[in-house]
Amino acid sequence: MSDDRDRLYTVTELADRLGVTARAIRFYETKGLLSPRRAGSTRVYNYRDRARLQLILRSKKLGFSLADIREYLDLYDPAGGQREQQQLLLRKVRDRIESLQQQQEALDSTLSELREIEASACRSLQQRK
Amino acid sequence: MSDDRDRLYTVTELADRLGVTARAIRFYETKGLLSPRRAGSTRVYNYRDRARLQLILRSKKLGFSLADIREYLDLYDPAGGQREQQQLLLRKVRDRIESLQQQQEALDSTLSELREIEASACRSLQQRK
DNA sequence: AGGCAACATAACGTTTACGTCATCTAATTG
DNA sequence: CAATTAGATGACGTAAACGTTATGTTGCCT
Repeated sequence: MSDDRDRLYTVTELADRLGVTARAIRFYETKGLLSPRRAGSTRVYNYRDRARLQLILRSKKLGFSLADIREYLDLYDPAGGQREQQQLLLRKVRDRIESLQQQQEALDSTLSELREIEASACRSLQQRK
Repeated sequence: MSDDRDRLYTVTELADRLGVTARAIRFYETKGLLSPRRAGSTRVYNYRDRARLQLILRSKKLGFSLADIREYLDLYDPAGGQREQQQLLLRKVRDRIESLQQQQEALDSTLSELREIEASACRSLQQRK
């Protein structure tokens, strides 16, 4: 079907496709967010790597730090099939959910404060002319 | 009325009152956000300085950079730029609102994904024993 | 063979918002 | 008067997320 799945990319190819620099991609790798295979010393990215990078970029655009993203990705990974692993995963997921809920609340209140400021700035501009 | 208006503060007094460090306050000064008078070499802050610093801190909490804040504060000086100031404020606030809304969406979708992961981890633990 | 284009690593530079010394000086206090 | 205490530079440190050389290596084309 989608021959896309079989495509392989070099850093710069992938970088161009996704609109980032090769440097950035290599940097993500040093941060443990990516781990492409190698052909000699050259990085070779496959479909999964591409998808992973896209996920990273989306998350970034939306304000998550690379550390955040990494933690998040780690929750997806192999995660081992063992009971111990599953329990650990569950705990981590729950912790993460809790902390994200707190972020959500903080975000909400910041937003409503900003909306009030916006409204009052609007009024004051409307009135004065 | 409010004798508060006559109070003067040293850096550390002001810092303690507003819950920041003296270092931070001095730093804001180097960035042109504050310019207290001096008694010899010692900084002396008055009511206005205090109000200004409070404004700075509130803005920071809402996610604006010191550069943003400075831009805004700079428009206050000429006794007439009020209108421009309000317009700038409105622009910046709206930008910020937009970016926070995007973050909010990202957070929401991340949260629901995590909840699915949680559910499936739960099931898999339940089933296996 | 020669040479460019693309890849790689290493390492220093940049911005933001301060923290953390190290030193110095002026003013208060026992 | 000596010792604290406060305040003032000045300079280096820090974390995040890369940008920017510098330098080296390799594969491919003519």
